[in-house]
Amino acid sequence: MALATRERILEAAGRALTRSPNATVDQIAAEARVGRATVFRHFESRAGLLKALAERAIDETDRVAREAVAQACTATDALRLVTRAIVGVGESYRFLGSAPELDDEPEIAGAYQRQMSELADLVKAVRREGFIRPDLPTAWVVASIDGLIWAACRAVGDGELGAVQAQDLVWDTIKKGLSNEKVSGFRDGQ
Amino acid sequence: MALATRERILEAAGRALTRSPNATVDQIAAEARVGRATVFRHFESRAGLLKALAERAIDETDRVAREAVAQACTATDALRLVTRAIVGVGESYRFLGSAPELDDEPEIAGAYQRQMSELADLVKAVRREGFIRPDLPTAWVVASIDGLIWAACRAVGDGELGAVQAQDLVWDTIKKGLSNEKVSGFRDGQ
DNA sequence: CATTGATGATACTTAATTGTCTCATTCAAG
DNA sequence: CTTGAATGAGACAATTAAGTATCATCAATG
Repeated sequence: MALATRERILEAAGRALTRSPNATVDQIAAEARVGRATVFRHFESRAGLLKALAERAIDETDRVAREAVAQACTATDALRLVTRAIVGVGESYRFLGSAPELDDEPEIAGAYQRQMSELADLVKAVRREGFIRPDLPTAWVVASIDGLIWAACRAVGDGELGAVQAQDLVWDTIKKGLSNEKVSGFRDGQ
Repeated sequence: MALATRERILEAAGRALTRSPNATVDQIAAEARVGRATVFRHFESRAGLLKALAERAIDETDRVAREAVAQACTATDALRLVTRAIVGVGESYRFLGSAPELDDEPEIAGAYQRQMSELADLVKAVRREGFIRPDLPTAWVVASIDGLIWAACRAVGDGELGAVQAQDLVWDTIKKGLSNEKVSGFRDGQ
């Protein structure tokens, strides 16, 4: 039962920390229906539990993103599939955005930097394919995609949207925006 | 000097809490170049300081949003001006997104609900003017606008974009998305 | 010059939380 | 039935941060 218990604690920690980022070990243990001592039997410390949870979320994101890239034949399609995939696993790393002390873990902060940098590289490749409007700074493209992904994850977590619908809406909004107006269609080359 | 000191503490608290949401009163006092006791002379408790800071940010947001709505003659223009205005004061309420314990303050949580609900009403009015694509759920329109505003505030705070540029980009992205592709232009009615 | 109000520094108490340890219990395998 | 591993419960120490109280200092003001 050791593995199952560890897993149960991790999932409970995800839920508890998403609700309140400063959740105590007591609260996490209660959420997992487990004694507080058992948490410390499976994790070195509260910080270690947080780190394991973050690594789990980062690994899962990496995995689905790799799979998405592998399936795509163009960078543009890769970006589409990656956004879909990340929104799909959004629940598992939603707590990351509100966990304050994770910035102090160099491995976690570094992995986040790496993921954002990989996203920036992908955006640059998409830009070379001509899909991205040339007048937009790459930093803004990356930031707004990140913002839309977060918005989708939050909406799904709050029950405002279904998961599949939210996955579709992110890419749809990236492509067409929210407005109904015709765009010129013509552009100056990049 | 009482007022100036209080203001200095509030601004320092905003900076310190944006950096690390669990900043202690010690750290806030140090950021404000003030003794820790002075913080407790101006605020009942740490929670009281947080609440005052949040109320300040909420009031400022309300003020600029009201001014924006007053200047606009259509709902669509109001939405454009409101997004600009909120990005403009984004620095003052950026800490809200990461402050965990503020959900426990009913007045703060209620004000946030109210603001989101007002944004939803504005979006519905914009929708009636035909500006919003009819196929998008209102919940997603609200969520994604919120996400884009947050992305802009973060990018400005991190020095990736200038404030004016970020203000422009939010509305631009709402209108046209990020992609270069022509959209059909035609649409089924409201 | 004397007074008053605000401040800085610091010691102190208190409460919450973490992390360790021990002991009894349970449950599954041999 | 026995054994051993995992667990639950709870006692305990150590740490950290909040909040209070006190005293000396400093600057403005009359």
